[in-house]
Order: sequence, then structure tokens, then C-alpha cells
Amino acid sequence: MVARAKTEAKKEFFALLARRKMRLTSQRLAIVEAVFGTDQHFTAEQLLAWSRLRDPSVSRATVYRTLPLLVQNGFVQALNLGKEETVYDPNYVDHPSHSHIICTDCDEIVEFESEQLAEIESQIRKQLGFQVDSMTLQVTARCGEFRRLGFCQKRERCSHRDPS
Amino acid sequence: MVARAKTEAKKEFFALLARRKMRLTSQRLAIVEAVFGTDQHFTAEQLLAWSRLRDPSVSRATVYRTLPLLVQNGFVQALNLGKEETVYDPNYVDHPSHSHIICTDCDEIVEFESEQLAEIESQIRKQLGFQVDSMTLQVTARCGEFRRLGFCQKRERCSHRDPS
DNA sequence: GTATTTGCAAATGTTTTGCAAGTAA
DNA sequence: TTACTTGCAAAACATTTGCAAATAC
Repeated sequence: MVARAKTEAKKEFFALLARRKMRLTSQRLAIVEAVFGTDQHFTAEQLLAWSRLRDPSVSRATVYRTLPLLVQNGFVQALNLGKEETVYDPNYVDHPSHSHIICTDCDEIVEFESEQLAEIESQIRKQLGFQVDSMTLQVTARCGEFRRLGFCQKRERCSHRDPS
Repeated sequence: MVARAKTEAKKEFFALLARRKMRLTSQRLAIVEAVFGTDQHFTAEQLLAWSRLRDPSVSRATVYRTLPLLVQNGFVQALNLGKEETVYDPNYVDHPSHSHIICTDCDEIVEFESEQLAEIESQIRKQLGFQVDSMTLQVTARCGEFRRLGFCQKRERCSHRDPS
């Protein structure tokens, strides 16, 4: 399911390009359609592959040049999970305040929302005087089921990897 | 100020080595003394420099081999701030539940604690059934003062960098 | 027409690793 | 003694960049 907000976001991205007198090339188009056409987290390499399905002429360099544009303008969120590659989350536009639970049993990422984060933001503002730009909560946890069953009933996403 | 907990932690680290039949080499000693001898965040490169003050024979490779041992056993926390290098935080043993505010005005890192994090953990456990291993909250924010004054009165740490 | 953008390939910078020599227990 | 560790230098890896050719407007 790709939410309405993503369709809006795509329009906003085109508007951003226009505002900055940047050109809407076929490569940029393929990349942003790939980004706004998924709910899944992705790496730069995956985005390259997805973009090439739409336009084979897209190069790795252009993907790496486009990603900061998307991140810096709030269209996707960059997650540094301590792994080698940066993971990008396209769901930021739909759920700006969600957090990520990384399951150490199966390495999958589960999203969740907590209204407590807004409280923390207000604490930071009032007690420390900072103006908050972004908050990223990363939780590593074990879903337990994976250990016991070899897969996660609770989280269908958690069933991809072999136990090691 | 290097808290008592760090002295304890050092002992625990030696015990860990013994338990795993790993050897206490002069290089490992220099590295962990450097780690537990500071309250400052550091990069692998900085740790190499600090360690070499204690034992010039420490190599970059040994630092990179020792860091995962410290991280995986909860002696330091690894922060992936989206910058190039990983930053390590030696204050985890003193304040396991603290979070980090990265000031985008001056790139400095401010630590703070919030009891709300514990509430979120309990939510995750009860509502989603995960057993939480670690929580990292990273906030990017602007302290404002830097913009106005060119430095931060509020946070002495915020006065290192030139405005750009 | 022309300023922006592209792909390519080389460069960068951090982190990892193979291996032979060194060393703690 | 002998299994663990080390330093070195090369490798690996994601990401960035210079440049000449291509192209949106």
C-alpha cells in the first residue's frame, strides 16, 4: 500500500526542482517514482536497481546525487543502523514520528509509533532550549519467536533470513 | 570527571577477556585505559592516537579489532550519526539510557536523559512482545544561540567550530 | 544556445582481513 | 610450547567527484 501522502510528495518534489531551477530529467523521474512507489526500506543499491527498471540509463552516481536531495528535504529518512550501508525509509512522509525496531533475531526492521517521542521533544525544547529538527529512535530487540520457531509469526517481515 | 563506573567497567572487561580465554596484551590494555580514561566521544582514529600515548606499538588494526569487543559487550556505545566515521561514546556504562542531541548549528553532541525512554521500552515489550536490547535516540536540533552569538553559552561544548 | 545534468571511472576514506612474526599464559 | 594476537599492507566497501559528452528548457 502506497499512501496518498506519497503522491503528494512526488508533486512537491517536482515543485522543489522547479523552485531551484533544477531540471526534471528522465533519470530523476525514474528515481523518485521508484522511491515513492514503495513502502519498503531500501539501500542506494536497491534504489539503483528499481530505478533501472523504469529507466535503464540511470547510473549509480545519479542515485547517490539524488538521495541527499530527498533526504535533506524530508522526503525520505536516512537510517544509519550501524551496518555498512545506509538504509532509506520512504515512509517518513506518511508517518513523520515513527521509530524503528531492528530485530537482532532476524535483522528485519519493524516500525512503530509512540506519542512519548513528542513529549521528549517538548522536554528538549523547554528544558534545554533547543529547536528540534528531527528525532530518530532506534531500538535493537529480539522478537523471541524467531529463536523458538525459526520464524516470526508476529511480524511477517521477520521471516526472510536463515538462523545462523 | 571519569566516574567510578568506568573503573568497575575496566575490571569487568579484564574478566571478560579471562572468561573467553583472551589475552591481556599491552595493546589491549592501552586501548581500554584510553577508553575508560575519558568522558569524551571519540572516533577510531582518535582512540588510536590516545592509545599510542600509552603504548606506541598499538596499531590501527588492533583498535578496529578491539572496538567491536567493547561495543558488543556494552562498554561503549557506537553512534552512527550519518557522518563518515562512527563515533564512540564511553559514557554508556555510567548512563545507559542517555540520548544524544546533535546540534546542527555547531555539530557538537549534547547528552541528555529522559525517563520517557523507559516508558517506551515498556510499551515495546508489552504491546509488541519484543525484548529490548538497546535504545538509541538521536535528535538533531539547533541551539539558536550559536546562530545569534557565534557561540553557545548554554553548552560549552558547542563553541569549538567556526560558523560556516 | 547554454547552463544543468549525466555516466563513467578514478578517487576517497573508513573499516576489514590475510599472513607471517611476535608473545601471553 | 602453542594458541592467541599483533602490525603491516593490501583489500574491500560504500560513497563522492572530475570531466567531457549529453540534454532540458
